[in-house]
Amino acid sequence: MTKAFSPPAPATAPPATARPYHHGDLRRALIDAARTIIERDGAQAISLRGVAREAGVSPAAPYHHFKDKQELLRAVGVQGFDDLAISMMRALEKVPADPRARLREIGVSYVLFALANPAIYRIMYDCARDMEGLPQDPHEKEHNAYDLVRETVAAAGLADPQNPAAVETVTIACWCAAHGVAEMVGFPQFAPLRDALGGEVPLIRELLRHVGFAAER
Amino acid sequence: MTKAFSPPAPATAPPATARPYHHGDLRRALIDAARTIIERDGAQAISLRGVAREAGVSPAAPYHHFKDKQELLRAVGVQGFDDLAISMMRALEKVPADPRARLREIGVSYVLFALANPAIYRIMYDCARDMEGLPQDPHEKEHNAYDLVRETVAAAGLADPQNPAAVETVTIACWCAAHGVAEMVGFPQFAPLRDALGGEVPLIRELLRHVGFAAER
DNA sequence: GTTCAATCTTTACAATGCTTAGATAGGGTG
DNA sequence: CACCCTATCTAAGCATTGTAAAGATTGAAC
Repeated sequence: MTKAFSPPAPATAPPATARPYHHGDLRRALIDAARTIIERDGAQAISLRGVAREAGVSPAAPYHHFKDKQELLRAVGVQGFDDLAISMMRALEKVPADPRARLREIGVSYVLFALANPAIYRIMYDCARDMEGLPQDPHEKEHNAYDLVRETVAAAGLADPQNPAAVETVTIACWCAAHGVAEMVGFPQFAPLRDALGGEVPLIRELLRHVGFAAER
Repeated sequence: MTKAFSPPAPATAPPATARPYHHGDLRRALIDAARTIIERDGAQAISLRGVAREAGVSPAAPYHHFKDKQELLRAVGVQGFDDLAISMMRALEKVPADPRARLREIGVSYVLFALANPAIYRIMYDCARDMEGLPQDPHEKEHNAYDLVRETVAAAGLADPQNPAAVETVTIACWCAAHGVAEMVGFPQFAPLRDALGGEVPLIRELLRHVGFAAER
């Protein structure tokens, strides 16, 4: 039959890992296809067959790269946490050295990421819940979002750096607060308040402030 | 054919509303069956056919009470918000009059509800996101969780009661904070911290405190 | 008792997750 | 170069799902 699928189609990023045999890093292509579908049609609309279709391969092809639909989603989630960390680091580049200001900016960029990719953000947490730890792959990645927050918390003096448990507590609290704002700030019910405050970012800052996120300004 | 399904089986609560024709409030029975399955097998394991099976009716029967699978889940979510409000009110009964203490207790009971019914809590928000407002049915229910929080916030003096926008902001901030803690406190990663603090409730109190939830103690 | 509308069942269809068996094609070994 | 081996992909199929008719049942109103 006519093998009518387009050639490798270098996806979004050039495959850093060694590229496999026939298709050319189908694994990456499947993850990208999944993200495309999720962002376009919502998280519920995802199906393994649909992903395969989007990638131009047969319905059973994904099973050579992922044990499960679950495992595909997990890969999408890991990728999401990666992008989140990158997004946070990028936001920090434009911010002064004051640790509290940096922490505040981390919070804003965190929420903005969730607002820009709501379906993927949801999947990130759907799979984080089933995992043993926050996703720190063996892929010893430089950019670990959780570590970034913890270090900033310590630097901001929100907890005694000598007391690891205290740092941990404040870090977790910050994460919880940001998560709560991130998931809810997109609710249509908050539109009036958002307009009253003058836009998305002011609303986020105001909520984070109330929520104890590096409150002192 | 042998009609081998058990008779009405009064569900959990005796049907307060007028009971319909054949089965005896199948609508309620379906919602209860859905909750049973969700709590037993997880939120992903739910299927309309499975719910029908659990309720002892044919696979197509639910379509006479719900347009959609989505609409069944929405009903489960509304029921969940109802139970949440009741749970919060019940928790308030044992608490002194100090508004700040009451607000703190609201937060704890909120998080405990989410911890006790994680799958249903998830569904509550999955459907709340698609709704126009927080679920205040025409069923003018006395117990509205959102109003309860807002009134307590105003009473606690966390915002100028004369300034509705300020009260709204603080209420929303509290809700976001509690939501963040509620969704994350069950993460297995937090087990060490929970043990260090001496249990679930102390961990919740500590996190809520850091997260600006009626902070002054 | 007849009629009516709400309720439930039967049957059916397309789509999905996943399994099994077979085709294809790189890459190493002789 | 021929050979085989293994990873990758396809084809075909099964059980289950969501949902849509169309037909049966039954309580109630006249």
